[in-house]
Amino acid sequence: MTDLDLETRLSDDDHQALKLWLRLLSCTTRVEDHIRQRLRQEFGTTLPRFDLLAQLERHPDGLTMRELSKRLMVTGGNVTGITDQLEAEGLVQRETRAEDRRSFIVRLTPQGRRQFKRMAATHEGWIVELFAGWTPAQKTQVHDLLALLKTHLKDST
Amino acid sequence: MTDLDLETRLSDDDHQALKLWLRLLSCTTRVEDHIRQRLRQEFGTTLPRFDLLAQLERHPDGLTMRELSKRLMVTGGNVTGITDQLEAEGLVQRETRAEDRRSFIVRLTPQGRRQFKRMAATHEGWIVELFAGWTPAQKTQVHDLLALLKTHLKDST
DNA sequence: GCCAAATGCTTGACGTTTGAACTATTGATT
DNA sequence: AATCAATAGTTCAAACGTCAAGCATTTGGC
Repeated sequence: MTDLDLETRLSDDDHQALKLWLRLLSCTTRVEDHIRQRLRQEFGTTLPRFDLLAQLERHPDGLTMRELSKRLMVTGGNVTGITDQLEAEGLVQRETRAEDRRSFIVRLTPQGRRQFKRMAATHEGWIVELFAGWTPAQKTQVHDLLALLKTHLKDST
Repeated sequence: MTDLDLETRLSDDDHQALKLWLRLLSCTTRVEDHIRQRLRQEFGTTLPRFDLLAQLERHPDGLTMRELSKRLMVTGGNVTGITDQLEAEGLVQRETRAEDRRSFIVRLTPQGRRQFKRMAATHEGWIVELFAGWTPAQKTQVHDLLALLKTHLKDST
């Protein structure tokens, strides 16, 4: 037997959707592991931290914890923890707001921005390389098909 | 703003591979969350437990811990923990083997098999529904493209 | 046969993520 | 104005996951 992961769960029945899902899951998991490992080796950081910084880079005016939580698709408690770490490392800072004293704005510090930019280019290189076997047309096609799945999910939730 | 997750990290540049990866990741994460939540609500169980049972269902003669670990793509220590739980719940049992006394075979109990079958049908229904917007040809196509990605990953590791 | 290396599993320390309970603040209704 | 519901964030226990160390057993030279 050559292929030993989750995907082999099924016999070769006609469960097409289920097979597709299992392959989607196993591929994504593998790519994630790959990236997680390289982030750790080359930059001594983790994927959740990288993702949080990436969100802030995208939003120079900062984001509230709630917005971060939605964008990162993780729980609020989790965002609290990651932000605590990044703040302790001086990459990020919380700023209180007069208009709503329950929340604050999380923003990149100059150091955080510098450090993220250094990592982002390398990171993109890894990804480009992983999908090197696909033609641009294939990439676009899967990208669009996944959009369909995404809206379908949004509706049913 | 309508779309608030990881995928919005980028501006609309030509970073095609990165955009594809972020969409892949956000879709997979959402589907996983969706399933995790429903497993908990409707069956009071978790995804890792479900996955382990699924492997055993696929292999009526049982699997060793090592085989489970490879198939589930998690460490041995983790499999020990999940198996302990499932064994305590009576869904699974460890059987010693004469030919190699270091290892044992983990097998579904009749109760475990009953309970898994009850969940599996419902679970497949969720998946089929999620991909309902895709034609069979599209499913096959993406399935095959992902195979390419998978081999590419295997080589580079 | 014997000993070193490899294998199968468990354990324990540690970090992450979730889900639920909690505090504080804001908003809406009356 | 008073109150009740909704919202923002934190905290905490439990589940998951990794990793490295350890024990028992098997395997493969010699």
